[in-house]
Amino acid sequence: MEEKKAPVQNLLDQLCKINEMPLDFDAVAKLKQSIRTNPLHQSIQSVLVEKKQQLFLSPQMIKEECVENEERLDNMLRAEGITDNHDNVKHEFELGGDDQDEYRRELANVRKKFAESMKLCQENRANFCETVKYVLHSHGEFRPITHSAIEKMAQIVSNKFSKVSELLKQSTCESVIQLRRRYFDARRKRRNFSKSSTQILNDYFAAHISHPYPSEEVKQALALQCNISVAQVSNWFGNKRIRYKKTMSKNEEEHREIVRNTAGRPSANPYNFGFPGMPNPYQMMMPGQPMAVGMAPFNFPVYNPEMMAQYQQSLQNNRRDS
DNA sequence: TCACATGATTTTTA
DNA sequence: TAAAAATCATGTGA
Repeated sequence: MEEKKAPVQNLLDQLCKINEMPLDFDAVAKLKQSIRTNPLHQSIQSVLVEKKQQLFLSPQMIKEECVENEERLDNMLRAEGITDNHDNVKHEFELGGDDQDEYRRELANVRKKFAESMKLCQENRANFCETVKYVLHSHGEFRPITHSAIEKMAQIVSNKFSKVSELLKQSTCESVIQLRRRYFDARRKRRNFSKSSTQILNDYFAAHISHPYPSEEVKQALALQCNISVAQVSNWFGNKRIRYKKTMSKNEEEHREIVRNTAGRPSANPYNFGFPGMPNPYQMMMPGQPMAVGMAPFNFPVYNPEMMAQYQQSLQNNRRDS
C-alpha cells in the first residue's frame, strides 16, 4: 500500500509544485516532462476533473439576467437612430435650421463615440476570451480543467464584457435623452408661429367668435394648414379665448371708468369699435350668470371681419398706452 | 434692457 | 374630462 501511495503522492507534489510556478519558465520544462510521462498522470487528472466538475458554477444564470435589460437598451438605441437606420428616425416635430444642424451634429458625435467604444469593447472581448482560453488550455495539462470548463470560463469573461457594453449602451441612451431634452424641450425652445399660421388661426377665431371652440376635425385641419400639432392648436385657442376675454374685460372696466368720470354726458360704447349698435358682448350675458364650459362669453350675434381688426388694434393701443 | 406678447404647462373648476 | 385660469419661460420690439 505504502509502495503504491508513494508515486501518487509524488505526482501530486509535482502538480502542486508546478501550479505554483510560472508555466513559461524553462526551469519547469523538466518537471512538465516528468509529469507527462508519469503513468498515473491521466488517472489523477481524470479524478481531479470529475471533482472539479461537481464544483463548477454554471455561467448560464448570469447570462440570462443580462439579456432582458440589454434588449431594452438595444430597442432604445435603434429607436433613437444610434445603431441603425438613423436617417429614417423622425421626431414628433422638427427643429429650426441651425438648431436642427447642431442637433444632428451632436447626435452624430454620440453615434460615432458609441460605435468606436463598442468596436473596442468587442475587440477586447475577443482578445481576452482567446487569452483566457489559451492560458486555461496550458494550465489544463496539469490542472483539472476540461474543455467545457474552458468554454464556460470564456463565457463568463464574455459576460463581463457584456456588462461593459450594457453600461456603454446605458450611458449612450442617457446622452441621447439629455440631448433631446436640450433641443426638444418645447417650453425652452418656444417659437412663435409664423405670421400666416397666426393669421389662419385668428381668422377662424374671428369667424367663430360666437363659439370659438373648434371640433377635433377642425383642429386637425387647422393644424395641417398651419403646420403645427393639434395640441398646439388647442393651446392656441385656449390662450386666445382667455386673453380675448381679459382684454374685453379690461376695456369694459376702462369704459366704466370713463362713464363714471363723465357722468351725465353721452359716451361711446368701446365695444362698438366704430360700428353703431353693436352690443357689448358682456351685456349679452345674464347678470350674475356663471360662465358655462364651452359657452360664454363669446356671444356676438354676427361676425364682422372688421371687428377682429379693431380688436387687434385695441390690443396694440392698450400696449402703447401702458 | 425692459416690458409685453405668446406658446406651453400646470392647477383649478364645473 | 375639457375648458378656464394661473403661471412659466422664451421671443420680440422699442
